[in-house]
Amino acid sequence: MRDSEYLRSGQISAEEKAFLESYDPDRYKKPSVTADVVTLTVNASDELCILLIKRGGYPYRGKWALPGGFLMADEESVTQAAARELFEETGVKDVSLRQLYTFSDPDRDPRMHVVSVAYTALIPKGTLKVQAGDDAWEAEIFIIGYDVDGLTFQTEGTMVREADLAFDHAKIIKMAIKRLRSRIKYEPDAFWLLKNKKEFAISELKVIYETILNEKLDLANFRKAFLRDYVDTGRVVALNKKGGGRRPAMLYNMTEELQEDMD
Amino acid sequence: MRDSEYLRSGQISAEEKAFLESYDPDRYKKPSVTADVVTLTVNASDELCILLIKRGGYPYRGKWALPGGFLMADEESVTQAAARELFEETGVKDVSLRQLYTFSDPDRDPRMHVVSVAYTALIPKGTLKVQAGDDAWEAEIFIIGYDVDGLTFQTEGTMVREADLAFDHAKIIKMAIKRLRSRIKYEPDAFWLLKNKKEFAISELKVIYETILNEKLDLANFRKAFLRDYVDTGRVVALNKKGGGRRPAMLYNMTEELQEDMD
DNA sequence: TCAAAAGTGTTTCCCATACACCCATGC
DNA sequence: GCATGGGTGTATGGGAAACACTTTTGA
Repeated sequence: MRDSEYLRSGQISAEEKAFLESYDPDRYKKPSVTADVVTLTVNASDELCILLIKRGGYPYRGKWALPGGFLMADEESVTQAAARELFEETGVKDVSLRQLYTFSDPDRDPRMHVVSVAYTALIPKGTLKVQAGDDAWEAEIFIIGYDVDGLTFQTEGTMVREADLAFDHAKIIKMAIKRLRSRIKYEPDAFWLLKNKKEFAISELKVIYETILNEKLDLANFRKAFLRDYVDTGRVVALNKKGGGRRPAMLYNMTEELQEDMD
Repeated sequence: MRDSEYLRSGQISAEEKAFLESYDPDRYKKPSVTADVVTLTVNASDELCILLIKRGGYPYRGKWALPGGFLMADEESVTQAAARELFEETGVKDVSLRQLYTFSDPDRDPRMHVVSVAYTALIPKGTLKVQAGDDAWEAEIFIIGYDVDGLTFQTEGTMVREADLAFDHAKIIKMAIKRLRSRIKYEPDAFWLLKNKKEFAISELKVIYETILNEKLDLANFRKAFLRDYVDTGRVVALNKKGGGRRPAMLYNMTEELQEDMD
């Protein structure tokens, strides 16, 4: 019998207890459930990047796809499954993992009916390292670009187009980018991309925004919005400290409060 | 063997075909997948209402819950399952059905691990009728209210509090209302609530907004926003026609374009 | 002393809000 | 004619965008 708060509550009758003990979880045919992760980051050259996996087995063998895998029933939530898969394939922990959408077209996987819960992960700039690939998969970080046919994914020597991706993963990636772009206008998602830094300058944050939005921003106005939305609200604090460079910039720190708002 | 575009494409090798034919969909233990629907509408007295089902069987027998049910594997997407369940329990078709969030805590159902994809349905004002209940369930339309403990649900003679609902359904309902409130500020969701009307006056739409937002709006400013966002953009057209009442109001019509934007 | 990046100040314009006021109709 | 809701006009304030200008440093 399963262990749960409901069962331990002691509010249930003998009749209900008997029902739950004799319940057959397999009375209906079930679809499979997977977690797929759109893993986004920014590289040292300030380009938006994504982690893709080259599939070692069928179906779509040899095609690039989103990292992900099957949910282990009774043991984890889909969010935990996404975190587990991401850790196994990148070694990254303590990462932003936000649910994007659930895809459930019966034909999206040729093996069987697979319901896929997609997540967006935001990895701090420069921290994403790829694990050595084994037989089952090979991972690579791709720079996201655009051409007439839609998205492109580039890494040294290799160019992949969105039409080449496995399953409906191109659709998922496009939705993730679109959602992230609209979210950073009013949510602190972008801070995840420099969460590894003890302190940061306004211009570093601005570059993150420019990379995500794919457009140049006015520094003066960006600063005003930053001060108003984060410093004046106490979610970021100014340090009495400056960095290097031409004219050293004031450095800032995220507070506990901001970390909570980011989850 | 499954039928899908991928298989029919003719791009697959004999080896891959053999793999797919011998693939065992049950090699991993699977969770169940359900679609739950937060069915919202506005009644004749302009109150925000929700459809709830009284559970006839265990678990949570006798408790009120969201309508919903198990996904039929290999046959339908979760969205189709949500539409099917809603139709079976209310007879309503042609309804707004928007995916809300996927809940997957392993303990949220005492029977087994159930992954639930929640949807929000918006039913045109005054069209929601409840089907006669059988042994398995009994449906009722509740007026949504608020008190110190959170949401309340009222119908003739009955008052249900959010803490009394089955499963984690109170959490789902709160998320649905929150999301709807933020969405109607920039999306045409509210038009679903008078989609049954051939023509409508601005004040009718305003009442829908006030009901959803639970606050009074300024008619003059509401009109300006309506004209700018919908009439000037050609998504709603003014008819040369007026309704009844004190001073008959100009009537408007939704266009095909708006219907598309609403999906 | 000059270039580059940090940081400040100002001007302009748009648009949301508030609210005063006029209009059409039923009773 | 007067109450009721429909509809128009206008004044105001806040904030976003554009951009000119100053400051601080390294070379």
